[in-house]
Amino acid sequence: MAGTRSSRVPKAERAPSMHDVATRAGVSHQTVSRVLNGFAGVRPGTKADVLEAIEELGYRRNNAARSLVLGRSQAIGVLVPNTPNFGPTSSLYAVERALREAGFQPLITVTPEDTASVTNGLDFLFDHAIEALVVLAAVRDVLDVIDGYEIKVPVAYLLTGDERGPWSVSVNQEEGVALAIAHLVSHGHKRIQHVAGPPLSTEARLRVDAVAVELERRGLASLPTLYGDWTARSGYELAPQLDPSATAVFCGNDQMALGLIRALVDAGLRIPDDMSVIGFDDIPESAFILPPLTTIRQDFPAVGELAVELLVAAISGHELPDTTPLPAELIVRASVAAPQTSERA
Amino acid sequence: MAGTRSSRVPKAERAPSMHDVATRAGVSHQTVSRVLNGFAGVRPGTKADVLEAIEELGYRRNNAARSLVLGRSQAIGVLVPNTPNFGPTSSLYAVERALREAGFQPLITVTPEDTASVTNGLDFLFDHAIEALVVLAAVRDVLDVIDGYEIKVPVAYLLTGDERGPWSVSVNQEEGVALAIAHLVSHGHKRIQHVAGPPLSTEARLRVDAVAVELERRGLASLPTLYGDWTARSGYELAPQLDPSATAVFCGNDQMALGLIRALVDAGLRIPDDMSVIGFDDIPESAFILPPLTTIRQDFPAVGELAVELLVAAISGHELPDTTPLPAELIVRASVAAPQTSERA
DNA sequence: TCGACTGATGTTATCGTGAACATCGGCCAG
DNA sequence: CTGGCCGATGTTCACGATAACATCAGTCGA
Repeated sequence: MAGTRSSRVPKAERAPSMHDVATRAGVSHQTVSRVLNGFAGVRPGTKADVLEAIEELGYRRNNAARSLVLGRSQAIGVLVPNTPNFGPTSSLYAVERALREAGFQPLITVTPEDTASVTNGLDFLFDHAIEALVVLAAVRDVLDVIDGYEIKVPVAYLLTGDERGPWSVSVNQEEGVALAIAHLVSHGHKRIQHVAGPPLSTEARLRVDAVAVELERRGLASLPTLYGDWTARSGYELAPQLDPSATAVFCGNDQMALGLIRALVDAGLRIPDDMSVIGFDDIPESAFILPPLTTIRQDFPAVGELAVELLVAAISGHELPDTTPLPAELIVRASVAAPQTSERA
Repeated sequence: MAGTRSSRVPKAERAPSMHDVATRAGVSHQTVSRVLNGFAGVRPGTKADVLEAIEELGYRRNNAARSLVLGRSQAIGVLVPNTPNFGPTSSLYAVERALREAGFQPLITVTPEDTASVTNGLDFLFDHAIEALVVLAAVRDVLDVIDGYEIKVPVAYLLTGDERGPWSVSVNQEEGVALAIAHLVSHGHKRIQHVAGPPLSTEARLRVDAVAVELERRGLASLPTLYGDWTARSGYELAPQLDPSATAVFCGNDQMALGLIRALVDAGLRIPDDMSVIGFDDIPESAFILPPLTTIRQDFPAVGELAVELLVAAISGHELPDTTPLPAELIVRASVAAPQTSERA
């Protein structure tokens, strides 16, 4: 019996298998399997023997073999843009942990947003037979590549607005924008300009649209939207293009607000006295910049957790959870004040 | 022939296997395998047939089966602390991409830094038979947990100083600190205080030690080190404890510098006129805060890539690359100036 | 008292791939 | 002309796990 196996030269130091455990415990490998999978109908004594053998041998179940026979990879792909920003990263980390806790294997793939890289990333994921896919903060181009695949598994779209119906998991962008505009208006601002994220970003677009809606609803002037790329640098560089009549700026994220403020201060303006600025996201640094930034908070971890809940339900055929967009929250700090009475012409 | 397989009820829609491809191409599954693995000795015509069949069926090789028969998982674990900070995240993303490009499967595991969570994370990774492990920005406690495992695969320690010898991959902390201190000293500072990261962080400790060395080497006073937790908030909260005689502060990272500056400005000081501040890391926002932060840049992606190079070499038995710490770089901006001649007592 | 049932366990087939070995036809050297 | 070799391809086995089925010893009710 032992001969079959031990007669061959042990390559390196093969990890112990179920057979090894079984032999050691004096049972069959099937009994070991039963113990491992918590099946009923194993005598307590036997079970103890098996567990002891497992412990002694330092046995770990071979996931490749398990996946093969089950026909399930238990892997779930996560596609992440290659920009280490606070928001997506926070959601990503939440997704990873939730997935692992739900018994899945997160396969995280970070890609630049060009077609070739995204294709590579997706191919990698599908090569590993993922059972579901999480797409994080995807721009239009990435969505297009994804739509080009014939995907047979459920896909959750995170932080990309609600255009994917129940498969979208996001914070309510309209609500966030409404909160921001209402806050500015309540301080008496009438000429509000929007510094948006890149046009390719679906969430940036959503905010742009929502700003237009809110402004129009209140009969306020609509100043030209400025487009940045989410970075502080772009906010800084956009500052000179601000409309001279604007008394307040609503920035698509906190980083751009940061850069914008820096440029404004350099130009001799005081914030918020000469110009009010409001951000979006509430990154941890926002409370500590000068002036402390009033902003709209998004609960990124919650978005990640809800997405996992959604996919796990989809995979196991349970009823899908409610994925109406999560609430946004206004965080009032010190970057918004009433406009100067003597407005600049 | 076809009967064997197709006589059973197809559960859902089984993915095509090599046999399916082989049947379609009129060859044996082994020939398909040979084509897939680029073995020589397949007639061009046959090869074309196989490739066509693969294309038509949308065949993807089953990684579980492959891993099983090869006895290799091709997976490499990455252990990441649950804090979405710029530095570690940048390295993480670089590691992921480099690993994937090298043909491995990155298994990223994000964990809080308590023992139970780290143990869970490591168990998860070892359950998946990782062939190597990347440990990112680990604190002492995490290193202790890792050391408690009997690990049979190579482990690279990233951003955790050079205490792990050739398995450490980091930026040269001593050099970075020396650069910072030299810069302050060149502006005439003699009373320099250090606001460090948490004592549990090996890199924070390294910087603390290096500051002491640099100060002593120059015969300068050593003011009490203040310990934060890398967050802007902690920098803010530590400000009141600054030594009244200090004319410059060297912060363990940029976020703490940011918070500290905010507190100092609130207290009526001007930066850099009344107090010089220098940071560490050079996060993207640092150029745009007020004042623009002078800091020490670390090349985080480079660290990640070198780590992957190291592990791939270790796995394939090649000569290990040189892992002497990477150079740090001084980025001069506007947060350092000469101390006031009328020093505060 | 005996057969049916049940609980505990063993035996065998299977998943999809790659490695080792087998086959087979043609070519070349003796 | 023929035997050996080589190139191209097929066949069989193994990897380690789970599922389905088989076995076997008690037990219980008629």
